[in-house]
Amino acid sequence: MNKTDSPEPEGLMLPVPGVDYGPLDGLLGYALRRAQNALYLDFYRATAAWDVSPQRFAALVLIARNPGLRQGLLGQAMGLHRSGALRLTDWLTAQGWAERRDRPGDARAWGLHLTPAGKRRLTPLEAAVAAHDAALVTALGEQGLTLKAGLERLAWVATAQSTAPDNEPRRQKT
Amino acid sequence: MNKTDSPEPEGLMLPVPGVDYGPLDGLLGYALRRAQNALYLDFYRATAAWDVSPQRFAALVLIARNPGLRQGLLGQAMGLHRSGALRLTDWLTAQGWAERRDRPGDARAWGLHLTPAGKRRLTPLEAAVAAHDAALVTALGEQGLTLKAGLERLAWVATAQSTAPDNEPRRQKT
DNA sequence: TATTGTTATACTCTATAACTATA
DNA sequence: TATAGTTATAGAGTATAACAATA
Repeated sequence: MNKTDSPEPEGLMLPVPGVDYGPLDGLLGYALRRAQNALYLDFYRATAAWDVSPQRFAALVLIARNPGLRQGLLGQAMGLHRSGALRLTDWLTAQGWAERRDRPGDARAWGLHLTPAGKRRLTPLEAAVAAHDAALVTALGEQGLTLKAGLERLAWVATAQSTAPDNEPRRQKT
Repeated sequence: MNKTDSPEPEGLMLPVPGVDYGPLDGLLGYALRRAQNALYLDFYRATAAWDVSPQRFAALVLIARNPGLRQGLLGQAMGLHRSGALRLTDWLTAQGWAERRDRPGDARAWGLHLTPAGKRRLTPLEAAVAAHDAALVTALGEQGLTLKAGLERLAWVATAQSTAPDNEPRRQKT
């Protein structure tokens, strides 16, 4: 049951004329899903030349800004299981974006680094993503300024509800 | 050696201390992804008794409000391919939520309907989802009022960008 | 004993393509 | 020809469980 992401490649979620959406139209969660769906498709359009999903883009940025990052820590930052971080890293290395290097001090762990080619390719990709994002914020005008703050707060609030003591069987803290 | 229990809550996209997120923290799209991740997990917590994903919940509402809905139209409303709508419908019927009935006027298509049991179960499920959503909006206070409007606008704007001809930026009414 | 990463496996979601029946 | 639904298959994405090497 642990599906934390919305399904990634999707078609457009347009409101269909003549269909009654009932309570869905009133739900914050449904509005969020619609927005994410549209943004996802737009991200793909804006970065088609690189063939990198939003998740993989995030991984590349994290490795670039944290050279030597452990595989497991990368997964933790992205909400992935260890095995998921492995698959993700496998893909990044197979595509020549990143590489595993030995990590001084702990022979169990890898240190992740971008390859020279990965660094070169990431620069224009980051610029394309930033431009794509900025275009949306610009189109939103004043709303754009408050929307991001609202989303960050929403993430915090939803997490707080999920992890409140009464809501879920408590897990041990490590 | 191996632990049968995982002590860490997995799936949460929490900011990891000591990790530099670089430009990700500044992106509207990344804030959206974090919020959606948190909301998804919270939805599961709030509706655990029904074992229905957000997508399946949306399908149930659409069928309830549009009795006799065609399978393909359901998929269109949800951004799914026909084959995806088929799998979704298969699940709903297998679980006893919905059923396919012959559709008068077109022998090719099914009309989808909730079963009596499905109707009975949907009522409290809708209430639980509404309560879950309302709790979030309440916790957000004033921001909650504007956030939903901002998300709806964002979905519109991103869709417009995606479907704009060529790379020409789409003019947008503010 | 706990961790880091790996291997193997399975399940979900989604897509494409070819097919049948009907329009 | 076009549409509605189905079947078969493939590919991400993520999960669990068992394992080896290391701490």
